[in-house]
Amino acid sequence: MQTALPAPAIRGYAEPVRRAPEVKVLGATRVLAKDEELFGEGDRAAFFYKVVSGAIRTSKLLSDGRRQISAFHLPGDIFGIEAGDEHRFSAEAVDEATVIAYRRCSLESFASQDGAFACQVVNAMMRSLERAQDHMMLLGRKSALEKIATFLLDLAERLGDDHVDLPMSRTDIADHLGITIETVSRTLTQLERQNIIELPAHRRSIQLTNKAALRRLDS
Amino acid sequence: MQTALPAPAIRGYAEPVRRAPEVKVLGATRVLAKDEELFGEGDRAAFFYKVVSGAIRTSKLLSDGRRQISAFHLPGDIFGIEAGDEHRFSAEAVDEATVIAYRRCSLESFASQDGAFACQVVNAMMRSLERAQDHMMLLGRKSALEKIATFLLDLAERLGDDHVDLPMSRTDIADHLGITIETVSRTLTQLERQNIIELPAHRRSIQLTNKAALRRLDS
DNA sequence: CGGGCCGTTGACTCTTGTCAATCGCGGTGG
DNA sequence: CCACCGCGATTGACAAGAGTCAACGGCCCG
Repeated sequence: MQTALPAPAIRGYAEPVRRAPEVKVLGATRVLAKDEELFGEGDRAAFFYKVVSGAIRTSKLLSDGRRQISAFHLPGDIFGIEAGDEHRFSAEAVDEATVIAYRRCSLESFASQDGAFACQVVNAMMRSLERAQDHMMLLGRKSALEKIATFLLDLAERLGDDHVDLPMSRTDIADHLGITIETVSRTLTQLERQNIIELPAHRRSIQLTNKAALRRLDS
Repeated sequence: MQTALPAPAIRGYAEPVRRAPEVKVLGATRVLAKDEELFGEGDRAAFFYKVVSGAIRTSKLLSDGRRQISAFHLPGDIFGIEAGDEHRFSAEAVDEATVIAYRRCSLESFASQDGAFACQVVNAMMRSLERAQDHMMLLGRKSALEKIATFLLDLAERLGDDHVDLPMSRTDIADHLGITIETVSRTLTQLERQNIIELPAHRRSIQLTNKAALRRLDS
């Protein structure tokens, strides 16, 4: 699906090294169907992952079912690294997706051998942390309108296109932004009425008609 | 606003740590007065830090002044590591505090030499990430009551005492939990009326009388 | 004694959540 | 081919949790 994208250069990840004889084959690719679970909260964290195509959501549940999606991981993103030996959140495919799985122990053993790879992983962690910190600001201090604006701009930037093809449902968006699907829907409609975005008939894509206005809302 | 403490408002860097001969001299200790800034959003990230005593808050501001405190760092915690060369949030002393500053370049250069230290730093980052993820759940999906319950239990655990001596103001708590000071105040009063906590006259400490009840509220 | 700061409380507002009805598309089977 | 069904999204009416604004209280400190 995302095949044609010139591998978001911003992220600067190398393609999985195939030739490079000095580096052993570290990862195995895995294809996931829509909503298929990659790992669950509490599973042994034997692997961590890199997204090749599609999107993965990582989330946590409260006992009564409330859900918080901590992040959507797009091609190039690394996720699922843990300090302990259990995954502390679950990961599912938002839509059909492909990932590369890396044995976790490789990380420790290769850390010294393959400095570049270790560095890449550490960088991925730092990027996750930065995203998490920005997202806390969003969750704790922004209004529904600001949340949606931030979300759309972020997605557009990461996908490198003003015509955002949403891989996720309204429910996913709501659970990521800490609001309800009704509020997501109402806010999008409101933005459409103000001619800031366009919502085509099949609701899974959004055209950002007026990015400047969105940025003004974004705080 | 620096409260007019008679103590020297600005204290420079002290001598490098002398004790702990097994650890190379990596850092310089620094003492901070209440509300003194350790670094600001956008400052060059030349150092990262470890808390020795007291508490440090790291926060971000929105253009209109809304603030989100991403974390309170207590003795032993490491914070301020960045992927880029700028700090992405600011750090201030909640109360009088002591930290050790580590040159950031030490990290890269010592990573190979001093595996143990590098490991400690990576672990600190992972712990930060875990905390951030838990906190996103709190910010996005918990009610004010649940937020306060979670906060009190977490603090009690980290400080290792059911009699929590709050180092921070109501404003700090509010900005950490994504609510207002009025809501913090009302919620604490409510918990007191239900005999779940006790609020002594000087409002900077809280006795957790009924932890079980708190845990039930915590979700 | 007076002022400032922090926290508490009350009255009211408003954003967002809840509940419920409806729409519209896509798939399926008659 | 078309009617039906189911699911996700939208919309409306209403409720409620939290925010806002304002007054007040207590404490520390000059």
